[in-house]
Amino acid sequence: MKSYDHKAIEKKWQKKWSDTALYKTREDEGKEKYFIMDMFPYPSGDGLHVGHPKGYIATDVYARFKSMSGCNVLHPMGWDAFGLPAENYAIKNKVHPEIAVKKNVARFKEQLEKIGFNYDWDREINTTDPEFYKWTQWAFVKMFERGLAFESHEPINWCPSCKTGLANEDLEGNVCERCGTVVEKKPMRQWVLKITEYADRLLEDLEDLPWSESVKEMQRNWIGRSEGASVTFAVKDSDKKIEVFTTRPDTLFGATYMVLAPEHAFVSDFLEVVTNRKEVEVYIEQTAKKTEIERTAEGKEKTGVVLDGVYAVNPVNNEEIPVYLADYVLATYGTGAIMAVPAHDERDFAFAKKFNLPIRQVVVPCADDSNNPPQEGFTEVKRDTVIVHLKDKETGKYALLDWHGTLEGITTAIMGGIEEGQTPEEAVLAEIEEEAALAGVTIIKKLEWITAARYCASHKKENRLAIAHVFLAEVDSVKNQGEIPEDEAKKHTLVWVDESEVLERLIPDHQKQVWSLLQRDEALPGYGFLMNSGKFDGLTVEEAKEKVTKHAGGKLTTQYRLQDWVFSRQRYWGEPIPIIHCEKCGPVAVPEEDLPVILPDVESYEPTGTGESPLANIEGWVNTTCPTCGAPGKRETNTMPQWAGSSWYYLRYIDPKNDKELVDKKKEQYWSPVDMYVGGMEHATRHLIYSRFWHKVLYDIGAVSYIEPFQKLYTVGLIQAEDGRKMSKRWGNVINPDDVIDNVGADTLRVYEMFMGPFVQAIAWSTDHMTGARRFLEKVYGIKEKVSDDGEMNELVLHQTIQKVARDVQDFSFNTAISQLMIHTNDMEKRTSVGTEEYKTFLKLLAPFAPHLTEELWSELGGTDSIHLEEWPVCDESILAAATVTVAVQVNGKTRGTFEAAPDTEDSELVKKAKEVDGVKPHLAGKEVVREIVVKGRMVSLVVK
RNA sequence: GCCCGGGUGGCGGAACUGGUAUACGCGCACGACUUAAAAUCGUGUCCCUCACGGGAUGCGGGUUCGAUUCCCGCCCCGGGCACCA
Repeated sequence: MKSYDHKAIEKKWQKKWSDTALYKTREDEGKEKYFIMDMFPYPSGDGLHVGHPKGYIATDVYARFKSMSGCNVLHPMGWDAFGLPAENYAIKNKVHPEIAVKKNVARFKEQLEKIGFNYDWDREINTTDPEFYKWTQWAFVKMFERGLAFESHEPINWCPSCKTGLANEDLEGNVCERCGTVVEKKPMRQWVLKITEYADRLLEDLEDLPWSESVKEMQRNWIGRSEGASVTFAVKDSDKKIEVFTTRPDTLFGATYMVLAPEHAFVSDFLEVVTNRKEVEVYIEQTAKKTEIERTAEGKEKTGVVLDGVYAVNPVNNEEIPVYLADYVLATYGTGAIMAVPAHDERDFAFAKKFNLPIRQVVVPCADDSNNPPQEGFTEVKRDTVIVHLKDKETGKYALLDWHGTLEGITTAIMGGIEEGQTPEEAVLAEIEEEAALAGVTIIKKLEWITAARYCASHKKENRLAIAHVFLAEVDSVKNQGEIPEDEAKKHTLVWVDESEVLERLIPDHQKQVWSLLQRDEALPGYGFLMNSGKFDGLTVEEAKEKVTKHAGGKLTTQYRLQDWVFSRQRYWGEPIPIIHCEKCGPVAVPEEDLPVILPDVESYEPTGTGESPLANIEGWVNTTCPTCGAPGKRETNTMPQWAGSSWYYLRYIDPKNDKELVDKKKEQYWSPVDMYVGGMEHATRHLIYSRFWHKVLYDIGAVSYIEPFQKLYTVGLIQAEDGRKMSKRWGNVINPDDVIDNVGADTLRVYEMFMGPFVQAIAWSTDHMTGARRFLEKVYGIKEKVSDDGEMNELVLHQTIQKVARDVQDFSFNTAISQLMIHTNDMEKRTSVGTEEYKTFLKLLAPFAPHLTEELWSELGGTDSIHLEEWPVCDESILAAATVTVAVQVNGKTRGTFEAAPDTEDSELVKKAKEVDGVKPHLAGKEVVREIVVKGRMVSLVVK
C-alpha cells in the first residue's frame, strides 16, 4: 500500500531541516510564552529504555502548534538520556561516563530527527558539565547552611552485587532496580536532606496544581500525613518512659499491652531488667536477619516476644500492661513503639488472639437509622436489647422478620428488649419463643462486641438508643413450630431465607452491620461512642480524641510516612558533595568561589566494593585544607544521586550558559513555571516530589520566584505490545519504531500514535489499526491532484476544523483533533475540486502531526519557507455562527425527529416548527402539551399529557 | 486491607456545562473496476421486529421533561500504597 514515497520525502526534508530549528526559542516582544518539557528517552536497547516516542511526538506537536500560534516556545529535551541509562552503559561497557553521555546524546538526537523532531539543540545541558552541576552543589551548600542537609548513620540498603548502597528510589520492593539482586541492610554514613520539613507545604500546595487526581493522590499517600497524639507511658519500677504515637487516642482505655519495634535502639535499655533475656535476644537477632520480603511474605502472621518483668503504666488509668517486641511495629515510623488496642485495630487484634492477650472494647459502633433518624428535641431513652440470627439446621436458612405498620419496609433479625432481671441469653430464648414460637434452640455464639443504633420512636416522641447484644442460635428443626400469637403476627411476618440473601434483605444499616460483625472475626470499626472509659463514657470518638489525650498528659501531633531523603551514593559518577571534613571544625561547606568541586580523573570508577566511593582512593583529591581554619582536611567522597540534577534542570534550560548564577532572575520570571510537563507515571512519587522540594528550597533562598515548578502535568499512557502485555525483549513482542518508520514512514507513525486513543491512557499497539493512519495520509496526498485556485471551498467544515484542532491540541486530545482532520479530508475527497486556499490551510493544521508530508505538499504548492514557520490559521467565528443548526425534538424525553433552523431563531418559532415535524405529530395527536423546553441551537423538548 | 482511576458495538475509541449515544478509525458484508488477486472507490454495519415500534453506555435503584454524564448500593478491571499505629 505505497502510493507516496515516504522514504524519499522524509529523507529529503530531514536533510533540509538539519540546520534549521523549526521552533527556535525566542523572546519576541508581545508574544505569549510557553515552556514545554518532556522526560522520555526514545532510543531503545543498549542500556536505554525500550519505548515508543509517543511522549516526544505529543510535546513536539504541541510545541509546533504553540510556535505557529505566535507563542515564544521553550522546548528543551528531556533528562533521561544523561542519567541512569548512561551510567549503566558506562559501567557495563567500561567507558568513561562522559563518553557514555556523549554517545547517548548523539544517538538520541539521531533518533529524534528520524521522527521529524527538530529544534534549538544549543540549549542542551548534561550532568557531566561542571558548569551545570556547580549550581547543584551551590544549592546543596545552601541547604547545609540551613540545616537541611546533614550526616546520619542509619542502616541503608546494600546491594551485594553492585557493591553499593541504594536509596529507596533505587529499589523495586527490596530488589536492586539495576541488577535485580535482593538487598541487605548495612549501616553506613550518609548525607540526608530534610524533606520532611517540607511535608506540609508539599501537601498543601498540591491542592491548586492542575494535575490529574491520581498523581496528586499518589503524592498524598507517599507523604502520608496522619494526625493523632503522642502519649508517654511510664515504666513500672523504673525511671524510663515510652512514648507512642497513635491516631486513636480515644481508645487509650482499651490499651491492653504495648509493643516496641525489635530493632529500635531503646530496646537494649530493657535487656538488663527482663527475666527472659535469652529469648528476647534470639528474637531480635531473627528479625534483623529477615529481609523485608520475608517479613511481608509471611503475610500478616504475627510474631513477637514478651519483655518479661517489664510493665508500662497507662497514664489514663494507671493500669499496668505487659510490653512486647514484635516486628509488626516499624522502627522507622512514629516513635517505634505503639500502645496496642486489640479491640479497635486489626493488627493488634491478630496479635492479641495469637498471644492470648485481653481484648477490651472501648468504643461502641453506633449507627443512626437512616430510615428512622433521631429527631431534634426528643427525649433520649436507652434500652438494652438482643438481636439473634436463628438458623434452621435442617435447611440452613435464617429467620428474618418483615415488619408491618409503622415499621413497614424494614427487615430485621429476631430482636427485642431485655426485661428487668433477665440475662441477655434468657432474653434471646424468650424472644425466639414469642416471635417464632420455637423451642429446642441452642445459642452457638455470642458476639464479643456490643453494638448500638439510634432511631426515633415518633409515636412516643423518643429517640431510642438500643444497646444490642448479638447472638447466633440454631434450631434442630422448624417442624415443631407452634402457632405464632396473633399480636406478634400483626407486627411482622417470619420468613426463612438462604444465607447468601440475608445481607441484602436486612434493611436498617445497623442490621447489616450486626450481620457482618457476626460473620467476621475482626477488630471493630472506628466510629461510635466510648464505653469502659471512665468519665469519658458516652462521648463520640471525635469528641473524645482531644479530651482523652489531655487527660493522659499527651499532645496532639502529626506524623508522616515520608522519610528524609538519603542523598549520598558511594559511586564515582555524580556530583561530588561539596563538603570538607576538618578534624577541628567538623564538616565544612566548600566556599562558593571554589565551586564546582570537579570529579578527578580516575583509573577505575566502578564501585570499590568496600562501600566507599572510588573517589576515596584518590589521595591527591581527597586531601585538602579546611576552608575555615586552614588545617588539613579531607573531602567528602560520597557523590550525589541522579535525582540531584534532575530536581532542577528545567531551570537551567532557561539560562544554560549563565556562570554568575543558577538562573537569571528576569529570564526565570519570564519562562517559569514550566507550562506543560510530560512524563511517565513512574515519576509521580519520586522525581516529582524531589523537584517540588528542591524548587521550594530555591524559593526560600530567593533563587526562584514561584512556589511550584510545574503547571500542567500529563503522564503518557504506556504503549503495550499487540498481545496486551508490556513490550519486553523477554516476551519478544517489541515493536521497534525504527522498523515502523522504515515500512510506513515517520508521519504515519506520528499520526497513528496520536490517534490511537487518549494520550494518558495505556493502549495496545495494533499494526492493523495503523493502516488507517497511512490511508489517511495517502488521501491527503491524493487530493493534491484536484487542487486549483478556483476549486470548490467548504468554509464551514474548514473553520470547524480550525477551531477543533486548536482546542484539542491545547487539551492534549490529539485523537479527536486527528478525527476532525479526517472528517475534513473525507469532505474534500468527495468534491471534484478543492480550492488552493482551503487545502493550504488544511495542511497547516496537519503539519504538526505529519511534518514531512505537509512540508513536501507545501513546497509543491509553491511555498518557499517551511510550513512549520507559517502562522496558525485563525477560525472565523462568524462562519460557524451563521451555519444552520439541526434541532432535535423530544416528546416526553424521547427523540422523535429533527429539523433545520437558523441559529438565531426565536424560541417560540422553534417550538412551532418542532410541532410540525413529521415524526413528532403523531405523538402530539389528541394530547395536551403541558411544558415546552427549548435548548438554544440544540433541541426542543415537549411534555404532553 | 486502604486510596485513586475506569467499565460505551466484533476491536481502538467519540459525546461541550445534564440535551439527537455509538463521531473518527480498524474489521466485516455486499457492489464497482479487474482474466484474477491485491490496491482503490461506493454502499451498509448496536440489538430485537416484515413493519409500527421497543430495548441497549457493567448490575440494581433514585433525581430530572431528558442521565454515558449527578446521587445511593453492588459487581468487575487497571493502578498506587501496604503490618505507617
